[in-house]
Amino acid sequence: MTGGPGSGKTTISLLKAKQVISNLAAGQEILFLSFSRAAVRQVMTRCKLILSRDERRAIEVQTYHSFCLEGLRTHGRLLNGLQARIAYPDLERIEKAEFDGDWSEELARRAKAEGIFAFDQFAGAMADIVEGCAAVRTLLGSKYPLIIVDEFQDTDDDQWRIIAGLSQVTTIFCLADPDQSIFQYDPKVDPLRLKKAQAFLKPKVVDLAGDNHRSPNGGILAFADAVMKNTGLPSPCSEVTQHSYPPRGFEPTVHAAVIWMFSQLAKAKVERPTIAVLTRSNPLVSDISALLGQEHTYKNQTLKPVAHEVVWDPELSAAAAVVLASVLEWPRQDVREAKAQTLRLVSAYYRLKAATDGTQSAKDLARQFGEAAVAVSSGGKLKTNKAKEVAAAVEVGVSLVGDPVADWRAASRTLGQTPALVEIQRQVRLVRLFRATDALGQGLAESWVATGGYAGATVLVKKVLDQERLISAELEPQGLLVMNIHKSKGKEFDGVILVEGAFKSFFFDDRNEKAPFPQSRRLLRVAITRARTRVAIVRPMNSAPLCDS
DNA sequence: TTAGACACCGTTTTT
DNA sequence: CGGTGTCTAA
Repeated sequence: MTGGPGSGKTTISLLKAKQVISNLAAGQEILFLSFSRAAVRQVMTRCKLILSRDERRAIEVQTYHSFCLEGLRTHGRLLNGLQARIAYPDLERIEKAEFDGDWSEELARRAKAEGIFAFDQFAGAMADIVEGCAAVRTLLGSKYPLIIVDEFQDTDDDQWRIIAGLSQVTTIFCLADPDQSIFQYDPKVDPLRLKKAQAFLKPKVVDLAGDNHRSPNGGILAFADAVMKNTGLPSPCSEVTQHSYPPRGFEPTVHAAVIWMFSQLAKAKVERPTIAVLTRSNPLVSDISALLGQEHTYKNQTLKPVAHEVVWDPELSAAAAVVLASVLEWPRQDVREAKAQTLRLVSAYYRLKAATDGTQSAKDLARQFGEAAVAVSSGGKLKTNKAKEVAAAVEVGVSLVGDPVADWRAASRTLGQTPALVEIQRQVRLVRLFRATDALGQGLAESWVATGGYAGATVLVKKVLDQERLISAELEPQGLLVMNIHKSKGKEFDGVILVEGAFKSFFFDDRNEKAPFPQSRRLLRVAITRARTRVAIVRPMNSAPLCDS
């Protein structure tokens, strides 16, 4: 089944599920496969509207990863006789970056010889099992008489092998929007997937293209389609507004757009509105998060900081949080021990950063801070200014009062006052998004009571953040969120603010794509159609219009 | 091996 | 505009 955003694909698939559920035998279930935990959460919310409590028990909504992981744990021995184990992403990232030679070969070797699978290998290994073992196929087919596959246009080669294999033994229900395929830079995602699958599965095709239930009077979808097709924009509508900012007016304009969006949604009588600020790049997400935390003046009005959450790379934030935790341990350590530990953790942060972005400067910093940590422990001299700054900060110390929240802020201020650690402070600010403050606060408070300080804070913070990441389902989005457009896929919000940067994160970029920029336009369409009620588009003053004609 | 001067560049990755 | 890589001088 194909259809645009808000055309009711999910709803219809769940109605189909409802029908099938009434005829299930004991032990049978319906499987709903999706890409992200956020999408899973969205589907479960939808289930509550359509299915009764008992019916919901008979539907299993899972990400591809969790489905494959479960399959590997149950049937992994078929591949190599070993109980499957997982390689966690933060460790794997570092190992990959520091491995000489072909990493994918090394991963294959480990999977085969040791039964260790990295996250990227789950689907491929599961596909091997499904393709190679008729008994497993039959088992899965009898357990799941219907499998619903969401966002089918972005299915990668391995995931497709699973679906194709299972199509021999069960009914597959695919949901797809060809105009929403925005992961095509991934070599494993085939732009022709939908066509090839239609040739292979020979499905009954239903197209909901014209329907739209998300934004009822259709202005938003019409605007988004015009941007995608580069046809003349429809006459201005109250739902979509465009704003431009002068050369130095980026920060106040974006800030004002957010405040304005809240007031527009209040006028439209939206209760407890959700708003997303969307950009094309992560660096701009970071900039916007920073500016929303500051006060600005816009047209003689004072704009107060706005509470918001950032959807972000949690591993790097966790590494930064551990550095902050080491500051909490300072008062209970002797100076040399404190310096060595903090320097070592700063080095670990840059090691992870280097593994993520591969920049030389991150590698250098990882090495320099690492050497500084060794130098401190062995009584040697510090070589770099940055290491000296950190050491000086430890000398100054930090005063803590026993209130985890206040002390967390105090430690953050200490990071902020040390130029070498400002980046880490910025990264830590994003830790809120784990919503682990409760677990963290509690653990820290216990530690204070038990030890009169925060002994073991680094271990505690690491443990809490690791666990949160693995066990927590994504929470209901609320209030204001800042994220890149790719991460917004499959989500919806009352208001969307789409922001183009002045020096980066352009909507259209000659370097990678020639006019009329079909991929960029598809991406913009995804961004615009995330909105139920209002869209604001914020662009630099001199930028070309969104559509040529 | 580090610090500074200068040129260049500026997207996206689910778990 | 601001961060990153490269080159050069110490």
